[in-house]
Amino acid sequence: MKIYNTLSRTKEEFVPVQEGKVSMYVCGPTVYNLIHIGNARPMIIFDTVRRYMEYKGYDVNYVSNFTDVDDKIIAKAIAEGVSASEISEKYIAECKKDMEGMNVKPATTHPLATQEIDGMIKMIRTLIDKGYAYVVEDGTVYYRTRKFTEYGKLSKKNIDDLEAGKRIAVEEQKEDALDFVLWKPKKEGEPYWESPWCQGRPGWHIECSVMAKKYLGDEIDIHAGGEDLIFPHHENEIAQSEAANGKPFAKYWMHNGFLNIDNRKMSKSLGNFFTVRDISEKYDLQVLRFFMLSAHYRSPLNFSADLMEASRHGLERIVTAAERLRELTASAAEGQITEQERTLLEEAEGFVKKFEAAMEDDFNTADGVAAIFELVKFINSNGKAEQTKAFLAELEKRLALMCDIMGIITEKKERGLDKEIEALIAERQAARKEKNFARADEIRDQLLAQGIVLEDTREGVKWKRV
RNA sequence: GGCGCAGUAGCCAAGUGGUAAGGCGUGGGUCUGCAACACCCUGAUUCACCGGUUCAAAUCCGGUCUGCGCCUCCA
Repeated sequence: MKIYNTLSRTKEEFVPVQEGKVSMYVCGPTVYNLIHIGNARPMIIFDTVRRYMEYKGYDVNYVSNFTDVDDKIIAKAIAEGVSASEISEKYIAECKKDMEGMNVKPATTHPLATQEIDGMIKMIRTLIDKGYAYVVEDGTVYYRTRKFTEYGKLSKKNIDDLEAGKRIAVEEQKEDALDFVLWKPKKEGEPYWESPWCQGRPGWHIECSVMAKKYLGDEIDIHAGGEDLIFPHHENEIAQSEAANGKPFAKYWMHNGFLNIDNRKMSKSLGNFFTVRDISEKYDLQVLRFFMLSAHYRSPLNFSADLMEASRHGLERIVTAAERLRELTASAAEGQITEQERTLLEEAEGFVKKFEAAMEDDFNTADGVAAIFELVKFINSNGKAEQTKAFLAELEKRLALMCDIMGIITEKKERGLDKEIEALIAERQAARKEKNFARADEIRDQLLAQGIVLEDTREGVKWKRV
């Protein structure tokens, strides 16, 4: 399995720190609002990475935090006249709902920054003791960036170029413009914690270093997030963790590309964003997931209504094939797989191999989806009612395997219809038999108005909700 | 200014040296009472442009153009 490592800017063979285990840390959202579809991309991508790792037999420890203390949360709390924790708790719950809709598995642990303050104080103290951090008069603790000689190794930034840039705010009390905050004093009305330096709260970067250490250890396999986090967030995490722990922090750094809207960056500050909740009003969130997997995770991905429509149709094709195959299997005859079926299965296995090869190559989900479509076409052409249950079940198994890794659910949520509708469908069948097509079409239209689509297939009448 | 990414059919998108996957859409056909589903056929003599290396280039090298991102909170 090859993973593109931002640290080396090349694809590297994946070798875990501990055989058979994978420790993975994915930077999670700051919870001051509903998550937007840009937040959804890393969630979906790295959930898929996790699923593939698990499929390969790795024991995956997947940690993804919620940043629940931050300027924006505090600002929102003040604006709404509630506590910061009320804001963060509310949006954590909403985020989890969205994740469920996108079929993103809950992390092994979802730590909260506010629950890890002790660990942060401890790590900051270690950094001070080792000379990597210093305290100034008002109690702010800064990281002494120039002391960490490898600073810039992830983002490939030259420390002097950074210094020369005019974009770093000059703060008189810093020793150097590049130094960043580890701990800062509270302002009036803000939540705060006691610390050896002042009543205050942690800087943003220290959280992740501490949570990764606590739940995954000093040296982790994969650290992931959006590409915008490379600098400064992940660069600073490396500086903190490696200075404090005296060990390399993450072996592999994975970064997803941005999601754009109409070819423009989507961001909270620009305000041109859709929340996942907005999308869920129009689409099953499975469609959003499928859309995200249609391109390579490191490429920028443009979002538009047309592309969502195309994704909806493509996904439907897969679900329809899976549904039909399930029905065929259920009603098929028992018996030994025939010679001819065995040959077909070998061919089907080829698509699984293609799928695996795609995933092995830095999680090429676009190629993986292509393999699914090829199997779908194969199933639609070769899965027939007269075949054995065993054969059909084998096909089903292969399709399910790929869909599960992609996190695509092919089972309909709603089973069964109420009696009235069933009666109408029966009446329509009777009408068709009598060639009373006017009545048959009338019933079909009536049901369509209720959101139920009828299809007369070779295997009988099928229905689905739109 | 520094660092980096991208340009492949109407749209989306794989493909990093051996002669262009897959999906959506379009048009035609089969099936069907019709519709839908499904299946078959339909698509780039060509991969932004110019030059170079090579027996061979979408893939490597140099240059040009265009779009975008990071360097500041951001997934």
